[in-house]
Amino acid sequence: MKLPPSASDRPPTSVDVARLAGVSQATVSYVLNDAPGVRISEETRAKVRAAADRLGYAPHASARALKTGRSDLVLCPVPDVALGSLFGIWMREMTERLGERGFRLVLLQGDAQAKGVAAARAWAEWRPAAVLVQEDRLTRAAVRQLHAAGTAAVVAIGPEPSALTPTLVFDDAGIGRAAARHLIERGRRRLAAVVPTEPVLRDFGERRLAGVLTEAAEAGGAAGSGLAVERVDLPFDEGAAAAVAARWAVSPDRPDAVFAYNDEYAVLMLRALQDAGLDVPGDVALVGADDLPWAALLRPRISSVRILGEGAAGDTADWIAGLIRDRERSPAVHRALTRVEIVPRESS
Amino acid sequence: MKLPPSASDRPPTSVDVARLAGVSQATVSYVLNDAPGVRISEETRAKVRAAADRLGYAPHASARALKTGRSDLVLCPVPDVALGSLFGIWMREMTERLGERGFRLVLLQGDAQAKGVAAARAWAEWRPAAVLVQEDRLTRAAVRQLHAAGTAAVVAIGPEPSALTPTLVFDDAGIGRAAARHLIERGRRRLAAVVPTEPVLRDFGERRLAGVLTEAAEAGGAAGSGLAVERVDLPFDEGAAAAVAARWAVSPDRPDAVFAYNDEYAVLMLRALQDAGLDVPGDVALVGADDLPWAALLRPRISSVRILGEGAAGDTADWIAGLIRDRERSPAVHRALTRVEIVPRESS
DNA sequence: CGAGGTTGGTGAAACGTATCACTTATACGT
DNA sequence: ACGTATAAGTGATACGTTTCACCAACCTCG
Repeated sequence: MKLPPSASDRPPTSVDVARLAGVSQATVSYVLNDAPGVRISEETRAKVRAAADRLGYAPHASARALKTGRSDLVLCPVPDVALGSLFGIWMREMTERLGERGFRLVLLQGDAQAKGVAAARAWAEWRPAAVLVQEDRLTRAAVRQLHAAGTAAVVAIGPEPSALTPTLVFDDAGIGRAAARHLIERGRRRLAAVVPTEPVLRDFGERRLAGVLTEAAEAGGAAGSGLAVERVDLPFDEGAAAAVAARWAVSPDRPDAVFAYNDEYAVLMLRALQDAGLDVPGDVALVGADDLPWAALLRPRISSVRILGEGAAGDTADWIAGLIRDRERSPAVHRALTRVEIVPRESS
Repeated sequence: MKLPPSASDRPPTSVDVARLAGVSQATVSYVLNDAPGVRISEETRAKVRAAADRLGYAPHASARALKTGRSDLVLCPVPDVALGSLFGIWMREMTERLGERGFRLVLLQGDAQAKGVAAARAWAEWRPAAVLVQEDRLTRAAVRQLHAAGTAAVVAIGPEPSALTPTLVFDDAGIGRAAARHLIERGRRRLAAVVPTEPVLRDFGERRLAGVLTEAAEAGGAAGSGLAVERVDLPFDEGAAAAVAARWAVSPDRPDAVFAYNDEYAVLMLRALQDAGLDVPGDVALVGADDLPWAALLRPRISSVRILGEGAAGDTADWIAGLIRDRERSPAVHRALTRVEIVPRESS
C-alpha cells in the first residue's frame, strides 16, 4: 500500500479533502456529516468520500467541539476501575447504547480525592455533553460550575434522588431486601447484615443494610415478629471476622442468618464461622451478592443475590440522551439495575 | 453564595476574564498558563486570577487543542474494565503519574471489536498525545493512521515487543515462571498449566504457560529431568474441570502440581480435584495468581503469585512522556510489572 | 420568453485559545 | 540630554470546523 501523496506532514484537513475532490470545504463538511436538508449529488458525495478515504482523513474533534460549542463526550469519573464485574458489564453496555445515540462514554479515574467545584472545573474543560458522577462528589457549586460551562446534563449516581441534579439511582437497597426476603422465607429470624468499613464499599453496605431492615420490618408486621437484625461493621480482615464468629459461637441469641454484603465478604464470614465451630447452613445461613462465578464452587456453595445487568442500559442511555436534549422536560430520577433475584444454593 | 454577574448564559471565556480584569486576552492566557519567558507583574497576575475565579472560568480544552495541534489526552482503549484488580491498581497509578507530567489518561471501552485502521481513525479524532492499546488491535495501517493524525506516541501493550511500534511489555510469562519455580522447588515434577479458553484471557494464559515451560526447561536441564508439563485448556465451567479431574484421578502419571492461571481458576480446579477424590496438596499441589484476598480463605488456603504493581508506574509514565517528546530517541521497549513473588500457602 | 422554483453547490464568518511581532513607559549609563 | 535596555503588556492572526447567506445554472409553465 502506497502512501497518498501528502502535501505536508500535518494531518490532513477537510480543506485537503476538498482540494483533492475538487469541491469546496463546505461541501466536504456537508457530505461527511450527512447533513440533513442539503442537496448534494450522489456523484459529488462519492468523490468526497473517496478523497477522504485516500487521505486517511479523520475529522478534528476539537475543532468541531469548538465550533459547535459542545462535544459528544459523556464523562464518567470513577473512583476505581475494578469496582466489580457488575459495574464493568453495565459500563460496557452503557458505552454501546450511548454510542448508538451519538455519544462517547469516557472513563476518568485517579482523581478520587478531587471533589466539588475544583473537580467540576477540570471535567468542564472538555465541555462534555454530560457528566455521570458519584453523588457524594457533587456539591451545589460543582453542579452550577458544570452547567455554567455548558454541560447539558449533570447526572448524580447514588442510592437515592439527589436534591442537586437528576439522579441515576442504583437500588442497592433492593439487594438487601432480596437477601432478607429469602432468609426469612427459609424460616430464619435473627438476621445479621455485614457492612464493610472500607471507604468506597461502606456506602453501598449501608444501603444494602437498609434494604434488609425494610424487608424485616415489613415481614415482621405480617409474620408476627420475632425478627431481629444485627448490624456488623467489618473490614476485610480474617481476624476481625474471627472475632465476630467467636462471639456468636458462645452467644445464645446469635444470628441464624448472615447477609454478607457480597460474595467476597461471604467467603470471609464462611471461613470465620466454620473455624468457630458453627455449621453453615445448619447453625447459620449465609447469603452473598453479585453472584461471582467462583462463589458457587465453595463448600457449601454460596447463595447469592444476582443483579441482572443485561438489557437495562438501553433505557438508561435513552434517559441520559433525553436529559442532554432537554433537561427541563426529562424525569429527574431514573432507576437502574432494579431487577435482582436470589440464587439459592447450599449455604442458605 | 451569589452568582457572579454573568454577562450572558454562555460559558465564560478568556475574553470575559480579560474584560473583568481590565487587561488583554493575551495577558490572561500568559498568566493562567504560567507562560515561561513572559514578564507580567505580580499585581496584574493577581487581578487576572481573581477575575478567573470570580467567573468560574474553565479554559476550553478543545480550543486549546485546536490551537496547539495536540491535546494532553492519553487514550487507553480497553476491552473490558473489570480486567482484574491488578489492572485497576496499575491504571490508577498510571493516571496519577501521567497527570504529574501534564497528561490525562482516559479509558475508552466498548469498541472491543473495533480494530485496525477504523478504530485508529476514531481514536485519532481527539488528536491524543498518545494511545496505549492492546497489541493485537493494532495493524501497520492503524499505526500509520495515528501517526498521520499527529499522535506522537502509539504504544502497544503486549507480551513481547511489537514490530510495529514501541511496546509496553507486560511480563505474564514471569508469573508462570514464578509458579513453576515454586512448585519445582517443592519437589513436584509433573506440572499442569491451565489456559483459559475465554477470548481475552486465553492470550494471557498462553504467556503464563510459556513461562512455565521456560522454567521447566531450565530446571530440567539442571536437576536432571523427570520434569513434564501438561497443558490444560479449560473454560470456566465446573463440568469441564470435573472431567479433567476425573481423568487425572485414574491416571498413573497424573500431574502432581497445577498452576491454575489465576485464583479464580484455582478455586475451580480445587473443587474439581476434591470432588474427584484427590487431596490438595497431598496428591496435587495448586497455585493461583493475582493474590486475591479471598483466595487465602479457602480450604486449603491457596498459594498465589503476587504481582507487585506499586511504584512501577512512575518509570512507565516517564517512558511514555519521553516517547511523546521524542519518539526517535526513546527506547522502543519498556517492561512493566516485572516484580512478581510467590505467596506460599497451604495448597502447595 | 421571462418569472419563479429547484438543484447543486460556494464564500465567509465565527468558535476560544496560544503566540508572534510589536509598542509604550520607565530606568540606566555616560 | 541622549541612546539604549528592560519591564509590562497589547493587537492580530491562525488552528479546522460548522453553518448561514448567497449564487449560478437549469427546468417548468403560462
